[in-house]
Amino acid sequence: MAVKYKEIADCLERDIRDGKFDTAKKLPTEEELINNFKVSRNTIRKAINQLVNLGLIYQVQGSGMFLREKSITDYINLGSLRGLTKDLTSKIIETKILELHVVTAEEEIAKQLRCEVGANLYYIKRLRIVDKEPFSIEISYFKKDIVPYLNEDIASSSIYRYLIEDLKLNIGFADKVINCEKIGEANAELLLIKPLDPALIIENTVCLTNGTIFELSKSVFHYEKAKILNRINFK
Amino acid sequence: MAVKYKEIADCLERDIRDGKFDTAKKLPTEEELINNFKVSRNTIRKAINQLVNLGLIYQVQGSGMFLREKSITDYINLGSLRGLTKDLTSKIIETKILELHVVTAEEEIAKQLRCEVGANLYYIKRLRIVDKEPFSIEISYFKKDIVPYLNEDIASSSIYRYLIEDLKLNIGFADKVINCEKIGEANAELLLIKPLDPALIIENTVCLTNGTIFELSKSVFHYEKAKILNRINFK
DNA sequence: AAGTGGTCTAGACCACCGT
DNA sequence: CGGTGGTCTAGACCACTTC
Repeated sequence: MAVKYKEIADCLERDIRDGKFDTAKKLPTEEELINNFKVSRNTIRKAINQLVNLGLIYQVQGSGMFLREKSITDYINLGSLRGLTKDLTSKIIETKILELHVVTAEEEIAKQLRCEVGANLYYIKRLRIVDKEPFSIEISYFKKDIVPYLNEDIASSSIYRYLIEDLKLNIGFADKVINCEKIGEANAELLLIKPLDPALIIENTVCLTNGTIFELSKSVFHYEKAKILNRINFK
Repeated sequence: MAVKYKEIADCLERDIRDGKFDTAKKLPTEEELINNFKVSRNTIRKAINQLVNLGLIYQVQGSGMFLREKSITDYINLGSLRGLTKDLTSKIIETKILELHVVTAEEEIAKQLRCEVGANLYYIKRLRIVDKEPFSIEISYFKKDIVPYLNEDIASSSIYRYLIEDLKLNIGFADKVINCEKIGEANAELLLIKPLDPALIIENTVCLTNGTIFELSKSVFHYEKAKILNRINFK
C-alpha cells in the first residue's frame, strides 16, 4: 500500500466511519486536504473519488463534500468483496461446511468458468448462520490452478481474506445476477423454511484483474433475513 | 455535453456497442487514443474510467484495455438510470398507469423523503408490461417542488428522460435495497401469479447531485421474469 | 466577489506484461 | 527490453454556490 491516494482514501474512510465529520456532515475542502496530506490536487481528488464510489460522500460543485446518510448496517453490500463477516458487523456469523472437495469441471461449469472440461476445481458448499439462525447456502467453484489449496479451516472463516492476503490474488471485477425463486426441498430444510417459500439468489462470476475468471458461486438467501444494499452514483 | 472526457467516453461506448473492437477484443492504447482525440492523457484516462465503471472494459497494467464479456441483455441493470426501456432492448415495453395524483406526505413517507409532513408529492402507480405480459408494479413518489409537473403521457413513457432532458434535473446518486417477499393478493392479481408466490422487490431512494432526495420508489417484480445484473469493479 | 469543486494540460517516473 | 497502464506533480482556467 505504498500508493498515496489509497492511503489517503483509507485514512479518510476511517475518519468518516469513526464519525470525525459527523457534526459538520462536511469534509474539509480539497485545499485543506492538499495541505494536510502534502500532495497534489489530483492525488487528493483520486482519493476522494474512492470515497464517492463507496457511497460514503458526495461532492457538490461550488459548495463542498458532504457525508451521505449512514447506510443501515446488516445489509449485504453488493459492491464489496468483504462478504458477510464485514457486512453484518453487529451479528454473530458462523459457517458450517457441508461439502468441500476437488472435482473436475463438467460441461456447463466449464463453459461458465471458461476452462476445459475436466479441469480441477474446488467445490464448496457452506451454510452461513447469522445470530444462530440459518441465513444462506453458498455453493462455490474455484479454479484449482489459481487457488491451489483450500481446507475447512479457511472455508470456515473468510475465503476472500485468504485469497487476497495469503495467495496475493488480484481480484478485479465481478458480474452478479440477482433473482428470486421458489426454494427447493433440500435448501428449504437447511434454511428452516418451507419448500416453495421464496428464496433470494445471487449468482456471482469473479475475475482477476487480468480478466481470468477464477470463481463461480451461487448463494441462496433466507427471504426474510437477507436484504441487499447497493449505492449508486450517476456521473 | 461540452465536456471533452464525456464526449470521448460516449464515442468509445458507441464504438464498443457497435462491435468495433470485437475482433481484437482490445481497445487502442492510451497513446493512440491521445493522438486520435488530440487531448491530454488525463482526459483520456478519465473517459476510460467511465467505461470501466460501466463494466464495458477492464484494464491490465502492462498489457492493454480489453472488452468484458458482453452482458446478457434483458437483465435489469442496477447501475443505470435508464429504466426498463433501455435495459430490455429486445422487448416490447408497455406501461399502464394505475394511479397518478398529487398527494400530501404522511409521516412515514415524509421521513424517508426528508421533507415536511403535508408536503406535496406526485404519487404514481404503474404496471409495466413486457412482451405483452405483466412484469412489474412500480410505486413512486416525487417531490412536487422539484418535479412540478407530471402527466399520464410522461409517466407512460420514460419519466427519467423527462426529468433529465426537459426538467434538466441533475441526478446524483441513489440507494437501492433489494429483497424478496411473499407477494400480496392485489399485486399477485396484477402480475398474474398466485398470492404467496415470491416477489423480487427493489426499493429506491434517489438524490440530486446536491444531495436532495427527490424520489422514493418501490418496484415489485414477477419472480420468473426479472433478473438483475450488476457489474462490479474492485479497485 | 469569494469560496469550492470540475475540467484540462504537459510532463515525469514507476510497475507490470510479453517477447 | 519495449510497450502499456498506474501514480504523481504543478499550474491554469471554468462553473457553480453562497453571501
